[in-house]
Order: sequence, then structure tokens, then C-alpha cells
Amino acid sequence: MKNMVNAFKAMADQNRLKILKMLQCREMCVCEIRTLLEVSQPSASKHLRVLEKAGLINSYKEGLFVNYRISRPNENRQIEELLANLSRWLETDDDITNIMERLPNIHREDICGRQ
Amino acid sequence: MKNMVNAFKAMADQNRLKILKMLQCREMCVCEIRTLLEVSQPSASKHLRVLEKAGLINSYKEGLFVNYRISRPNENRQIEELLANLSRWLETDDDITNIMERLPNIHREDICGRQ
DNA sequence: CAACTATATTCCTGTCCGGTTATATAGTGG
DNA sequence: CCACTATATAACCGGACAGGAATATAGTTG
Repeated sequence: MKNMVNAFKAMADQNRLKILKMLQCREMCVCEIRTLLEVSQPSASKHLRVLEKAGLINSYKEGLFVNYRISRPNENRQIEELLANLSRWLETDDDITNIMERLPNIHREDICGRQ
Repeated sequence: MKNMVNAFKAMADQNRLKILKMLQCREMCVCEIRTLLEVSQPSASKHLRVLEKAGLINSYKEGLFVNYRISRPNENRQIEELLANLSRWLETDDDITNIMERLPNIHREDICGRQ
């Protein structure tokens, strides 16, 4: 039950839902996420930590970057179902569609080192 | 999106998840819920309010009692999917199975007027 | 209408959460 | 090893939230 509660807590925030939707398109590093989200770097970092602790996403290092991605199919069936649902939800939400439009043009090479 | 966030917030609490699971068995009045949950009456009342505002449950009066029940299939497809998932989850959770065992023996006639 | 009962609301308090600023850590290139 | 960059963590603050105690409301019964 604790797991479930934590997953719901993690999803009970607009910015974190946005992050999940973004990562369902492709994996991204923190500075890409923070740029799309338009939040500060520490803020993005903390949200990612919450999602990771809830088992919804995980991360791996690639040089200086840390890439985040949706938790691979395993973990826990409930989380998997939740994420599967989410991928079908919010398709018509203004904030989400806005992010989805900008997402293809966001590349770390263009962003990093210029903030 | 706000709707989704509110639904997740409402579900991000052990007691509220318990209430939803209970109501997925049958509708109940506040004093039945509060007894199964082992919380104070105002606490139960407040949790119910949160769930109701999130569109997960609704209520109707029956004399002195207020009966709560799972939101009828309509409302919003996302909420419906969430609840459908929940009904398959937590089947093996200790707290939930404990409640499910006691639930058939809880009747308002035996409880009310004796607290 | 008075006494009673089921529920809701209010007020208070301690805790958690999100955001910001400042600082720390870790990896890279010279 | 130094300067730089991407990310994480810490410290702090204001606002939201859970729980309890007290009170209000609404419906019932006599």
C-alpha cells in the first residue's frame, strides 16, 4: 500500500505529470527537462528524485549528463498500469500539447552551456 | 490536468485508498466507514470530502445518514479507469484484507448510538 | 419545540511540500 | 590540478494538509 500511496503522491503534481508525459516520448537529461518545464534546475532535480523514489522513472549517467527515462516494464505491475493509463491521458491538455510541440526541437547541445 | 492532479492527490493517502476499496464493496454511511477505518468522525468526514471533490465518490442523504458510494460510471473516463485499476489492486495488502474481513459484519444499526 | 443523533465545519497545531538561493559533487578538458 | 559544466543537496520560507477538540447543522422523535 505504501508503494501505491507514494506513486499517487508522485503523480499528484502538475510538473511531475508533465515530466512523465515528456519521458514517455523519449528519455531526456535534466537540462532538457528543466527547459521544457520552465523551472529552475534544483526544482527539476527534486521532482525527478520524487518520481525516481516512487519507482516511476530511473536514470543513468552519460558523461556529465544524467538521463532519465520511464521505469522499464517490470518493477511492479501497478506502476506499469498507471503509466500505461497516463500515456493515454491528457492528450488534449493545453500545457501538455504545448510541451509536446516544443519537445522535438529541444536538444541538449542547443541548451547546455547557455544558461 | 487539474482534475487529474486532484484525483491523484485524493488517492495519495492510505486512509482514502482504504475508503475507496471499502466503497467498491458496497456503499456505506460515515459511521460505518469511520468504524472500519478506526478514525475520528471529523477525520472520516474530511477524507470523504476530499474524495468527493475529486469526483471519485458521491453521496446522498437517507434520513440522518449520509451514504457514500463510488462515483457512478460517467463523470470522466480517466477517473473511471483509475477506479477500475484500484479495484484490482491491493488485494493482498494486510490492512485491506483486514478491512475486507470485517466489512460484512459492520452494520449501522449495531454501531450508531453507541459511540 | 426540545432532546437526540449523524454528519459537517471550524479552529488549532505540527508536519509536509514546492520553490528559491546558495553550496556541494562529479565528470570533462586543458 | 584548475576551470568549467551538469546535476544534486542543503537551508530556508510560505502555503497546503492531516489530525484532534469543540462547535454547528440538519434530520428525527416525542
